[in-house]
Amino acid sequence: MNTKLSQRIGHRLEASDKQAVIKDRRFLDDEQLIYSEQVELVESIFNAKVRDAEIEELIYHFTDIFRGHNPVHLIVWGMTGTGKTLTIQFFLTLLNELCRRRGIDMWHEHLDLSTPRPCFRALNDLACQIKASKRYKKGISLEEMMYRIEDKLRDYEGHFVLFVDECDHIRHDFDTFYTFLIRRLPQRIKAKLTLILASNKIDWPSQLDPRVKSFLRNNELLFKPYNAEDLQHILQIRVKRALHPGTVKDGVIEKIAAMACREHGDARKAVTLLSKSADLAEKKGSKLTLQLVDQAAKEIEQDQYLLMIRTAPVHLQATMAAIIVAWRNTKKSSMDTRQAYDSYRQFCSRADMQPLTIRAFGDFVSELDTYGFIRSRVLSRGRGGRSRDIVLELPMELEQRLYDTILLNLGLQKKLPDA
DNA sequence: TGTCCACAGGAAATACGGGGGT
DNA sequence: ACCCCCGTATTTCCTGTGGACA
Repeated sequence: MNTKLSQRIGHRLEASDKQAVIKDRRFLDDEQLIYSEQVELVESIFNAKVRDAEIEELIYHFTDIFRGHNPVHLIVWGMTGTGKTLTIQFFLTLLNELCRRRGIDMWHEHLDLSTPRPCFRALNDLACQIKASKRYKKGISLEEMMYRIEDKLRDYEGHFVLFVDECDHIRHDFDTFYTFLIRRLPQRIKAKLTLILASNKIDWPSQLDPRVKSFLRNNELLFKPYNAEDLQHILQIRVKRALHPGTVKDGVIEKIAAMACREHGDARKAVTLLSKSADLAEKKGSKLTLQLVDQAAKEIEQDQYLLMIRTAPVHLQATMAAIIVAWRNTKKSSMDTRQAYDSYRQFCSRADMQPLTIRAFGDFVSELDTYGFIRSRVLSRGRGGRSRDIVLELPMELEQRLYDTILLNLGLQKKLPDA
């Protein structure tokens, strides 16, 4: 037995115990909390009067149910992380309980579109949730899916409240989806349907077919972004439960709140930032300092890029890798699609992939642009023709990590030499 | 002022692969 | 096992265009 080693480990354990920052990690990540803890957390946030005004409005809107009327649809606007989902879920659970006590039939569902999906998948998800159908990838018509949903609801006579979260995330056939929900479904079922459509795009109804839009009788509710004070409340609650007392330096909570506030008042991001900072502090064996918050913010941003690329289609990954290679090889301050495409073809041949046409490649390039991996713009060189100018401006470290991630992900780290 | 480059990006056609029905 | 239908991915086809240059 290596006594030196065991001593060292012993010391480390003691030291880390002394300097432990995190008391209960689960309170830094909502998904790890069991339901009753979530409810308790939400209640303590709402007791802090953080979303009072919005809850008042919700109550007012839904009082029709108790009068035996059908409330009109509700459109909710607010940036991501302003507590739309949390507040509405909380409210609906409450409402459900109230209805139950008064013997009113009510049923609510939460359709979460936070990852974009086509109409078919969205309807399929809904059908699954109300147990009207199983999950399909393909092979069944939209019509059939709609019919199954109608069939399930046909004989339900109570109130059916459908909360569509991030409702503008329907890809492609936006209209089909909302024509169904707004015009067709209510006509074919006995249930009294009330939609809650939440989105962060203020102008999303302008995408709707005018005929559907005119059919949509609705109220509107606006979630204002959290201000720094609200965020501090929310963070304090978490800190109290998740961290040991006295481990957070002065000003840290204020700083996290301020940073999150500047970025659209997103509470989830604020909590993530707190969580990451606490992790770093724990690893380093120090208190949670202002400097660690900065570092955590940087790491979170990089992690997001890496996660995005890892879960992207393979050709998008190849496009990214090819652009990185081409960028390193180019002497100029930018490159055009053709150069990037040549690099992509080389990458594909070395990686044993069938390259796509330049048309498809171009779409991937603009996708990378919208996600912020690259900057590109279309630029005319007069007689030299028009082409897209591509610039890669990521921090060196992130660029390398992205490249490594892609190679690893495509299982090619051995095949390709470092660029 | 008109020409013309070299690609962007929309629309339609086609290929692909899962899934139901028989 | 076979065929056909479907949504999605990709290709094919094609029109449009900003501005240097003649």
